[in-house]
Amino acid sequence: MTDFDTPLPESNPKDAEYLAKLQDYYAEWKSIPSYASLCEVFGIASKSWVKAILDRLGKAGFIERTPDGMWIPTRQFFARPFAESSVQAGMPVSVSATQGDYFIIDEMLIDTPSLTTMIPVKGDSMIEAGIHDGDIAVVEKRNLANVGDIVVAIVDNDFTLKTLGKEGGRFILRPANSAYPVIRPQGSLEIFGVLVGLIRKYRK
Amino acid sequence: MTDFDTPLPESNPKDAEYLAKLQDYYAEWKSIPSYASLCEVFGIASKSWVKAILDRLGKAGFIERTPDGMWIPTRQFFARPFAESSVQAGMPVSVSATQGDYFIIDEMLIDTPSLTTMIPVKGDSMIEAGIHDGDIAVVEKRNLANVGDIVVAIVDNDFTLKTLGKEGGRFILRPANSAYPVIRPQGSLEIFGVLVGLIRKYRK
DNA sequence: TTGACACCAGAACGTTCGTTCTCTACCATG
DNA sequence: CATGGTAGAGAACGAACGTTCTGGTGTCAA
Repeated sequence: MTDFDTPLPESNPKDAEYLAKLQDYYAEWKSIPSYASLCEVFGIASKSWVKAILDRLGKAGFIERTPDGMWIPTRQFFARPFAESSVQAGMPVSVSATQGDYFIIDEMLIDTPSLTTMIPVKGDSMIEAGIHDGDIAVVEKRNLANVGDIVVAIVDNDFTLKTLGKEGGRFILRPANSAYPVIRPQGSLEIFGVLVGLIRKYRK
Repeated sequence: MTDFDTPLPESNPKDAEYLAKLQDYYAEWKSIPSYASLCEVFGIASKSWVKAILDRLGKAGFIERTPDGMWIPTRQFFARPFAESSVQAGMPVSVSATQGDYFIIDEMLIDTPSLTTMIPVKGDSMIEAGIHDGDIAVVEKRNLANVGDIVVAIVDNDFTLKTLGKEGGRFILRPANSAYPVIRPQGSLEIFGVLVGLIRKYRK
């Protein structure tokens, strides 16, 4: 049983070539076209063979299908020969440019684009959490959070970034800087969103 | 760079909502489905109206077509709203469009894709610079750096992230953690690249 | 010499797709 | 009360699509 025996190595030698052509096409158009167009891309004339190729690439884990039956690339599709952190004495500055990097950061930080906002960080009240003035907070908008989350709350009509805590049954906002006081809101606490990522850009 | 200022305001007010739904769908499936499926995504029942919406989004520059007629996203599709610290008392979770700035994370951090590498940070030797274990360093590969830059150097066949300093005419690597020693390389110092950005992802 | 198999072409077929057209309900505005 | 624009529903249709089947090479080993 268990016939997932050959995940990475493609079963057919020419499949590597077809995969390369598909990757090139995808880099240009960011989509996998119809079987008919793939005939041109692959340089073959029969749709049935295109289907066989895609089925194999799917089985090998490079592409998968949406519920609609459309082919989409997997993470493995974008993997490239990657020099790990060994020696690398010769400084291979050029190497492969190619595709794939484009969405990676985005995809890593953002689950739900429509709920995600960037907010620049002002001040140093969270500096002990490694959040500096000028950093950019990636915030997912929602009004519920767990104790211990870093949240964006609305205090005095302004955004403030603090750790959500609880004290005697009431929510409090804890800075990560001993020079700042704990905020104990009277009344309800209005939470704008939860910190899901952080971005910092160093001047060039 | 990136001066696409005008085409943001969509012609129809509800288009912002449809765009958000499309962005969320794309974040999950990395493709734009058929009109029939978009009916479900958008919550409407007529394909003709879906087409009208996509035509408007295409005219506004968020999506475009391949030679095969497939819809694919443009760069603008991935732009994120950048919330300035205004008021926003009423928690308008859905609106998201129109006001504020937009930017694209990848473009902000990466100038030269072919020279840019991501390296996960290990250890806490730079913690006083707000660089934590598990953060991801965005590194631009080059072998020249200025004093004061945070650089990735190759020491003992391993990457290390430190601030570049100078001491008596020789380069040194300064950690940002008083518990770690300054590194004074004998011979030449091999610099892999310069830190240009930092990314942190908080667990959900 | 004969299978067996990988590789591919080509056609058939039922389904789905995108497009276009007509129609409706609902505001507004005047 | 007419008008016009918006926001959609729904049907119709030909073209395109994915799938399956059959058939035809070439190669290699038995």
